[in-house]
Amino acid sequence: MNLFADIRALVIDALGALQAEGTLPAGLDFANVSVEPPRDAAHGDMATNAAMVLAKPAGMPPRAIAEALAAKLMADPRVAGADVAGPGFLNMALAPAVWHGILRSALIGGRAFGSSDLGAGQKVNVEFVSANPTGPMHVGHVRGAVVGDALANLLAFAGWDVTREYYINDGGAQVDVLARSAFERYRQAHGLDPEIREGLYPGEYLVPVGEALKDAFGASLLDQPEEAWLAKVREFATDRMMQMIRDDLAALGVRMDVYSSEKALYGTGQIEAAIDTLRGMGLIYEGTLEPPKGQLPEDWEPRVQTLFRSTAHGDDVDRPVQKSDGSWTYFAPDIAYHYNKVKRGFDQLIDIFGADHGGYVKRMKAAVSALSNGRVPLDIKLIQLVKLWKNGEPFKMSKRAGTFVTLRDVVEMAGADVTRFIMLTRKNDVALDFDFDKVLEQSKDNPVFYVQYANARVNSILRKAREAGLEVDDAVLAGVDLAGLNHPAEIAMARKIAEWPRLVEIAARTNEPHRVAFYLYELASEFHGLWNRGNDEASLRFLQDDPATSQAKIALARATGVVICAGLGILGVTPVEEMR
RNA sequence: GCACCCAUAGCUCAGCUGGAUAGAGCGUUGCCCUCCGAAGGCAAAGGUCGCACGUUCGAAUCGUGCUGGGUGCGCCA
Repeated sequence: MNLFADIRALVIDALGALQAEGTLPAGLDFANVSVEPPRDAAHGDMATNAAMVLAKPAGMPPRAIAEALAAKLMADPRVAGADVAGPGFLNMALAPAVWHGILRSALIGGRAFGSSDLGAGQKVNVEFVSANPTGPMHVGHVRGAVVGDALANLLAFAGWDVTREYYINDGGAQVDVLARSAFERYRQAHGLDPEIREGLYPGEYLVPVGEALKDAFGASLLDQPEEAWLAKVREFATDRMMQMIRDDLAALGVRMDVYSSEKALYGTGQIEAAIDTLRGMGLIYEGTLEPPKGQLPEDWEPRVQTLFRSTAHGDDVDRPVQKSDGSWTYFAPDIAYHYNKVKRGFDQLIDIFGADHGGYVKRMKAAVSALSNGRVPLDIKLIQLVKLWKNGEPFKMSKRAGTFVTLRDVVEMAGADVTRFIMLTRKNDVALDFDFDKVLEQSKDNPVFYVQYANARVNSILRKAREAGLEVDDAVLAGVDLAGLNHPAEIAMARKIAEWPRLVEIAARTNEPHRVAFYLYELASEFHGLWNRGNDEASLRFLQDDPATSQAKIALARATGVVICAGLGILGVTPVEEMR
């Protein structure tokens, strides 16, 4: 249940009644009427802009509309007060029973509280990570993995049918480089000196792959020419890399539903079919691209290529799908892959890319737009860089890879839960500092700790209550009399809890999981504030002498804990019950 | 040259399909606490929301044009 939606429905009903009795003219459009929490709590619990939005079409002064509306709304038992303010806002105060109802919903709903049918079961595909299978995952991949996974959780919570997907770039030249690099390690496993030439992957993670190649193939490949072993070694090494990547993802708590292979698109006619489909739409032609203005590539010369008329779907220039030698560009299999996703029946596609792929967004959207006849929206989230810090300076070293810090390094140093939370403390398109010292600090400065601590305090209350012999199971708490919960600080806590279902819908609509992390921080902040007031005002403590009063206050605390657990669940972070 | 992203308090950042006096944390200043309802609390100061026009009853939010920073720009993915 979403309280804001309920109250909005109430407002719309009241407006309809005003129309029926002739106070308002017929035929008004209520689409822009909104009900929101006021920025300033002094303005009440809910505010609607109805009077201002309707003033012009109704030909009436906003305050007149607002006053008529206020009178109607007051008839509902949920509305305890309705005042016209400012240019025509209608501020409503809600009856305490409304907030008590929210708390019961949270206690009954548990971690499902705030879930929604906004997505209406529509199928959405979230493609993320899609790291090249040439080595272990590094820091650059971590943020994309976390954002993608949390977004998938969020959308599932909001009623979408979600598929998490990884696109394996195993069709290009880089997997040949991997094969050659692994072959050198294979020679090394036989006691020969590896020649890690310029351009090969030097990482030591390939040493065990060389050993495994030796176990699998013995000495049979040693004196063979490259043509004889390349395909075998490539497949072997790629499989090993993908296993490593799956393990890395698992360490971060990420599990994919589908792994799609670029290589598997070749030789199946899928690329040809996708391009032919575009050709049938008149969107493929032979032509020559203009050179980019300004800095001209040194070896530029005009070439005739097979081009996709992406400009017909919003791109700036048309894009090549075939090289001059007739082979496909990297864009062609990507088109085929996205066509594949469209044909699998997804209603919506989401790609999570690194920010350095920003230039790729328009052409990809153009391709999906063309291939789905505009039916399937593609949203592309660009993930900005993560800068690692330790001891006040940039952190660069890696035990395994030599050149880059791996996902494993980060998870081992900070833990998966901390890593995931911190990665969501920034909007996806701004850079993020990840300071190993700060993220592990146990203080208010650390948002992970702060949120976890709030939930730990809730659990501490529950423990103590049980020790005192109180019934505090959720089902029991949901049934207790909450009428005593009427202190402004307690109502404020409930108000924050009531925002959760609305926040979920906003975050899901915008595909922005970071909003959940920020909300949890605010929720925790509200709870710690209430807790601290208990130090001065004994009546605000959660544990009281009177069992019934205690139970009511514990219901409030537990409802907060329920939302924290639900939110952390979306972020993929394990709630802790006790700080140590 | 073009496209995309970013620009909000001294610092790091939020800001709801356009809403009221623009928020949080850190830092600064003042007061309080030394309590396991531990891993601090309360309060204050601090802003031309990069700039300029425009749309609107109303703009940090939308549009146009600029400034500054980042990313990218045909046979690499």
